[in-house]
Amino acid sequence: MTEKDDFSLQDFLPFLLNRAAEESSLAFQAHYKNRYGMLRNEWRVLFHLGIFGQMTAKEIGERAKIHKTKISRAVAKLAARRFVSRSRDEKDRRSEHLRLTPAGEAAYRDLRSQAQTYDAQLAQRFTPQEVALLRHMLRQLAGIEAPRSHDAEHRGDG
Amino acid sequence: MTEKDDFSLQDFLPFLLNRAAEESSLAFQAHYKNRYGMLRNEWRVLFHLGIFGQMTAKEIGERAKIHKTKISRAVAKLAARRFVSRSRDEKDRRSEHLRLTPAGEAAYRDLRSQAQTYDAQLAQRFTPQEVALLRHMLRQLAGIEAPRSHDAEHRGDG
DNA sequence: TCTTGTTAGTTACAAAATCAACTATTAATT
DNA sequence: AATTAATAGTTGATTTTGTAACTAACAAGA
Repeated sequence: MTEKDDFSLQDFLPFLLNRAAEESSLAFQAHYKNRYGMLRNEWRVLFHLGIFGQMTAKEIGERAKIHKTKISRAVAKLAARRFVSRSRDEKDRRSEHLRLTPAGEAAYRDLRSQAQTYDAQLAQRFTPQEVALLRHMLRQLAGIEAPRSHDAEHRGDG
Repeated sequence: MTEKDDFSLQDFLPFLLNRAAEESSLAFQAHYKNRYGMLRNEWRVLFHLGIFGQMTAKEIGERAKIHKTKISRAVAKLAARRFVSRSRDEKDRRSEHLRLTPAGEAAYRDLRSQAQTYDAQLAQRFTPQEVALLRHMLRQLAGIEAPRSHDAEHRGDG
C-alpha cells in the first residue's frame, strides 16, 4: 500500500476540515446526545436562543446557515420537550418568536459550560496566538468573516 | 436579536470547524456530484485508490476513518459504474483487493486536478505560513498527527 | 476435529438529511 | 378589491446515514 501518486488527501483542505470537524465534535456530541437525547440541530437552536434570548426560526437559520426544515424539526422537538416556547408575532402572523423555558435555560447553561470546558481543552493543544489565528482562518473559510483583502488594505481605501 | 449571553457560538471550535468544513466542501462537492453523480464517500474511496493503487476496503477505512458500511456501499457503487475492479485475495478469501479501472483512473485524474485547483484557491486567502500552520492544526485536531508537546518547543527560544 | 473467537465485508432496519410541495399569511401590482 | 408574487414555516417522499445483526472465511485452543 505504498503511494503511487503524490497527491495528499490528508492535506486537501475540505477533507482535512471535515475530519477535524468530525473528530472534534465527538466528545461534545456524546454530551448532548446522552444527557438530553438531543440532535446536532437541536443544540444549535438551543444555543442560539440561549445566547440571543429571542429569535424567529428564520433568524436562527440565517445566522447558523441551517436549512429551514431542519430548524422546523429541531424546534418542534425542543418545544415538545418544553425547552422552548413559541409565540406568534402579532404584526406578522406567519412568523413566531422562540425563547427558552426555564428548563431550556437550565439545559443551555449546562451544555454551554460543557462547551466552554471542551473548547478550552481543544485550544490547549496550541498557543493562544495559534488558536486566535485558527479561529480567524476558520471564520474566513466558513464565510462568517469577510476576507481581509490585502490589496484593499494597502490601497488605503478600506 | 441582541446578545444577552456572551458565549460565542461562532468561536466554539466544533461549530466553527463544521461550518468551515461544510462551506469549503460546497464547490468541490458540486463537481463530483454533478459531473459523476458521486457521493462524498465515493470520491474518498476513489481518491484512496488513485493515490495508493491497490487497497482493501479495510485499509481504506482505517486510513480515512470511514466506517466499513460506508466503504462497502461506496465500493459497490463505484464497482457498478466500472470505476473500480475487485479481486479476492487468494491467501485470505475474506478480503478483496480494489483498484481503479481505466475509467476510474480518468475520473480520478479529473477530480484530482479540480481538487488541487480548489485547494490552492482556498489557501490563497492566507499566507503560505498561515496555511501550513492551519493544516498542521487541523491534522492535530483530526487525530492524524500526534500532538507536539509545546512545553518542549516553546520553552527555550521564542 | 470441534468448539470458540476474530475478522472482512454485506445486508436489513431505523434514524436523519434532503428536496419538493404544501398552508397560511403578507406584500405588491393591477 | 382582486390577482399575483413572496415569505415563514410545515409536511411528505426520497435518499443517505447509522447501528446492529448477519455471512463467510480464517485462527487458536481443547
